[in-house]
Amino acid sequence: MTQEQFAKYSFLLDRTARKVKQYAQQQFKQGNFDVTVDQWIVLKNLSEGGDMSQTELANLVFKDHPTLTRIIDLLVKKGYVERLPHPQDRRSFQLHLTDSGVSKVTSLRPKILQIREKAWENLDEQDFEEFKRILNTIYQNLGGQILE
Amino acid sequence: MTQEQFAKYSFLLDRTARKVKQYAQQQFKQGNFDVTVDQWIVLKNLSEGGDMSQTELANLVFKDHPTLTRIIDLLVKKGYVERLPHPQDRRSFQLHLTDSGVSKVTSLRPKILQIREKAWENLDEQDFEEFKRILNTIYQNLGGQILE
DNA sequence: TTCATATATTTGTCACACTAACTATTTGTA
DNA sequence: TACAAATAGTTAGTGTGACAAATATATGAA
Repeated sequence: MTQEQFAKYSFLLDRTARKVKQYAQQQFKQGNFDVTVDQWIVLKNLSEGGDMSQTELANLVFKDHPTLTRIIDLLVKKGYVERLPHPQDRRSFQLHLTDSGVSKVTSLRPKILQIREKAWENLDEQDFEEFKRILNTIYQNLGGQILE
Repeated sequence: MTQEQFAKYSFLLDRTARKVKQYAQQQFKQGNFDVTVDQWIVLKNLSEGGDMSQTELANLVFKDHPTLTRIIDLLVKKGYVERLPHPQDRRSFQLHLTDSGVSKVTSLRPKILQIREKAWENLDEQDFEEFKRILNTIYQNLGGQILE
């Protein structure tokens, strides 16, 4: 394995990740989902995890704080999320899905699961396991903490 | 394999790709390379492919035209690249590495190859093959054309 | 030749990633 | 208690990614 190969794999990884995101975003747009892929990830995690602070959410979705701040801003503007004051800590917010946010998640979830499926055609269970293991190894090699 | 799993893999892929880029960018910064990761990719391809138009380069690096225009703008500003008029086609440019660009590529190449290596520790030849195959399968599933 | 169409590049807009610096508040320790 | 250090979140700046529309030039068919 030459060093040149490593650069190629890095390139392939980047190219594929961009493609997956771009494909999903196109489908989102075509379906008039009114949210971006990243906004969806935030909504979904809020829906599953219940009210939480921005820091907790940032750790869940692996986005940095400035990025999350802006995504939340957009979701607040769209009326899907609200920032409630934290009862004990005045520096912090409790992020809360509005009724509109809840129904948005409910209506989009099945459509988005279907979109996500497309990328994984022609691959089998064992491929997924390998893929997960390799991705997590890379992540750890670069100092990341993997989950579970 | 549930639909939920597909969403998780999409997430892992995105997270890992971001990590790889972020890690490289940090090292670039620490070494005062004076270019970003994407600027490097452009310089490297120009160095290996010789003078070419922006369209040709865009296809090589899988970036869209507006993105490439802006990256080139920055590289021109830094003095590593120049836009020479195309002899036959006045719509087009020949992108050309300046002397400064050539020596930049020469000096950075070994350092960057070393940085790229880090992500791939604890993986073997077979892992790389699997990884490449899976990434290319995903890319094709979403309508992309793979090379070779 | 002329005009519709295609191509090369740029510009504008919105969203996201990362860094650094900043405000406000809380916590730990002397 | 007082004050330094840590934490929650925001703002600003730069770079990149996707998409649409605009400009300039080239090409092909009538």
